[in-house]
Amino acid sequence: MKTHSELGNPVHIAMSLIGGRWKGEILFQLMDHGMLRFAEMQRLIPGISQKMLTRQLRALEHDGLVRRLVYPQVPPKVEYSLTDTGRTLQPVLTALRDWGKDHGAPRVGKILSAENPLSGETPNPE
Amino acid sequence: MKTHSELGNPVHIAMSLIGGRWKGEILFQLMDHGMLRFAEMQRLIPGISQKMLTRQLRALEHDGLVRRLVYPQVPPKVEYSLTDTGRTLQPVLTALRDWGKDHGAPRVGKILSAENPLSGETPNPE
DNA sequence: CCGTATCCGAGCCGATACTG
DNA sequence: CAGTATCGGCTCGGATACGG
Repeated sequence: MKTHSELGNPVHIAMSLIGGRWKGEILFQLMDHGMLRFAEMQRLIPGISQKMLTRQLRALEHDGLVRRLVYPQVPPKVEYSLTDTGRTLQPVLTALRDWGKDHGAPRVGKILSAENPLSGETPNPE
Repeated sequence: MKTHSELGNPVHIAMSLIGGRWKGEILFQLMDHGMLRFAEMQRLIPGISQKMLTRQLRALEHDGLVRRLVYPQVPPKVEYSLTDTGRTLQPVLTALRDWGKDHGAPRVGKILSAENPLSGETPNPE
């Protein structure tokens, strides 16, 4: 019995599946290219390390969003692609990205300038 | 020179603003009720602690998504509401929630059964 | 080429107790 | 009522090194 974490909330469920630093970017690349090898993704996603790419890929695979195809060769060859379920994320991720472009970017790291200058205002309560 | 954290990715930007365990739920409650006091939100969001509610609310306020209205009374009274920017998140969060309801719920915690039984398949490469 | 293993700091998150 | 303080566990994420 868990004292908490009821996890009945769809928003949080989606978040736990596609949230984090890299998952969104990974999914986008797979949407664009359809099929990618490990090294290709690393080239397409600057800044990501092998560890994180592997970990996130494994998580996505575990959650049934990404398919992993291993070719038993030497040198090894692994191809990643979206599952059917993974593809259903496209509108969601697009919505996320569009919002980020419109509203997130200007205010990330640099605070607002002249839109909401007051914080913790003190009105006259009746 | 930053060796990493390019942060030019809109998906990640949006994630950093609305991601996490509670922010989505908080924003949904504010969308529904328009204006909420601290204790009300705690009642509406089962499982959340004062600490997390405070912290997430502060973060949302810092990012310009939530407005905080303090009445200098005793006992204290604080009202939270969405800013104009915060309201623009509605379609995004709705998309997230809808996806979570459709695809996330059945496979969270319990793995797939007969949709993608193979993981790490071994095709005949050429 | 495609990973694992290890170390490390930072932040998230929950539980509990305390305060103006 | 609306927080803050403190603790501890866990995960995230980066750096580096090693392995099949």
